Amino acid sequence: MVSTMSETRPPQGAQAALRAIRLLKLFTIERPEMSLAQISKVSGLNKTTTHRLLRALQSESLIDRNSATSAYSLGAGLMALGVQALASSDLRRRVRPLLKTLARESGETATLEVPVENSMLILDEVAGSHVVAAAGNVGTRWPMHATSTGKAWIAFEDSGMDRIGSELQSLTAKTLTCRETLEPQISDIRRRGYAVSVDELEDGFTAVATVIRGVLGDVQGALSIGGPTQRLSAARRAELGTSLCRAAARLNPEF
Amino acid sequence: MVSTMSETRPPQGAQAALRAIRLLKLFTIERPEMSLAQISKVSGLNKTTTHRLLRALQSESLIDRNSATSAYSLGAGLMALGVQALASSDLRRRVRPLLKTLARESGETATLEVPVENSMLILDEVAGSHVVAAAGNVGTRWPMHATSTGKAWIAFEDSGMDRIGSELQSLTAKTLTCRETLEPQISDIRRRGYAVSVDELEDGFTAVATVIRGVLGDVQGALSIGGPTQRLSAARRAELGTSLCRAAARLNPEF
DNA sequence: GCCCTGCTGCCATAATATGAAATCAGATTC
DNA sequence: GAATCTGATTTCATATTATGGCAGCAGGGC
Repeated sequence: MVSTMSETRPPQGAQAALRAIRLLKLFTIERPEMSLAQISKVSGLNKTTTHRLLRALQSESLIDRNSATSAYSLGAGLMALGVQALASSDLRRRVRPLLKTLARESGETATLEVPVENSMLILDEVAGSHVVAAAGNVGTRWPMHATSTGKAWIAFEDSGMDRIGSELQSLTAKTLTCRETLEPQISDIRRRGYAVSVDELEDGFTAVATVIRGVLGDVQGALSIGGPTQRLSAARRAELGTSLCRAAARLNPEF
Repeated sequence: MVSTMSETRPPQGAQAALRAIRLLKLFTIERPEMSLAQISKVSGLNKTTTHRLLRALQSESLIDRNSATSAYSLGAGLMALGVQALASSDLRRRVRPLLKTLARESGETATLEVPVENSMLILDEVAGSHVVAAAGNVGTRWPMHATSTGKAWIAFEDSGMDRIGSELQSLTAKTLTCRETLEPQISDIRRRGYAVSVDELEDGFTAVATVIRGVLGDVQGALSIGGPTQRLSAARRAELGTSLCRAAARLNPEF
């Protein structure tokens, strides 16, 4: 199994750039605005340095400032870049028709996800036909160990296990919280070809997922079908799992 | 009139960070993938430097690489940041109900836009009830001089005129292509309170816009209502213009 | 009035980023 | 199959660039 993807060793000689990016990543939903002192403290950087970097980011409009409080927040430039990134994703374009088919045939919501750090990011989504169906989650991220797509990724990508830390955050009563419980599932997933997550991410939500590969056999992302746990019985999950695997195989007509 | 907003002088001592950001901005819809040599050439940076910065960006997953061609493209991390930025926008949250009202009452599409460099970025959008109505353009940008929101911004923000370059790109036959044609319109807009763009951005598309202000009187963004030129006669445009102004005023109950 | 907190500017220091050149890998041609 | 080319990656000496201590400043609270 080839593994051309990611494998990003920590680089050298670009400290300033890295620090700037890390500053951006400090902002969360819970903490959308921060003062200079706060950012400096959280990031561990000297206040002067922080200020200089923020200034640079602001000049490129990746950072915005509240005109009243002078607090820092993420800027409009980031939204532009984000949309640009979405629009230029080759993977997204290629997989979109497949998502539509999956959503139509199953009636449930289908997603395309890719790994970002230790979480899975929803790159694209097609809502199912059922009334109770999520939508509008493109761009959001969920912990790898609690999602079906994440587990599929871990199972099929060599470096998978390294991605997740040793501390697994618990999101529901069913969430797998230690690597030891996860390990045996991994072999199951490899054998079956698809992963399952029942009430592990959110109570009442179940999903099935498999990975998709590039022409070199490298893992490029994951496909999922998800919906209310009530509708997705064990039998139904198996059914969806095989149709996911067939769909994924269809992406590479070669073999 | 206060002008606390933006005013971003070019900073110093953060060259590397700036360069990294500029690299990200090189990617466009027309050119979503580039080789190292290409990026180096376009950016004017030394190949080694470019490579180092790209590596750093990749390690933070803001840059992705095609596993087959090894070409660079924008990464998933950017999507996450973009969505984060959208979600944490205070302005967006505050204005959203207003957009809904505007869209419902007019039947046309209403948008909230903010300036990014010399263009206007769609921060939020509520589609109109008519069949022919655009949607899903959040995050896209249009040249300032060709949009109603852009012209409103230029008219009401002190530094407005400085934003646009001297070369105004022509998008349709009606686009204003030189500053001299724009200037007289500015005074009109200031007097009336709203700006209009008829077939200037795209043939058959007309929009009306005004600015919204923070508690300090600083310009924070622009509201627009837009639709097919056929539906938006001169009389209708005036009507929409005044309702936009009333809506904008309602945001600041103080005065 | 005063003090206190948090942002911004300055500047000597040294750590960091830089780019020329060399190496390496992979295609393409002969 | 060897030779050549193109383009990516690594190395390394250099000086440019980022760093953070300190001081100055503005605004808000006491």
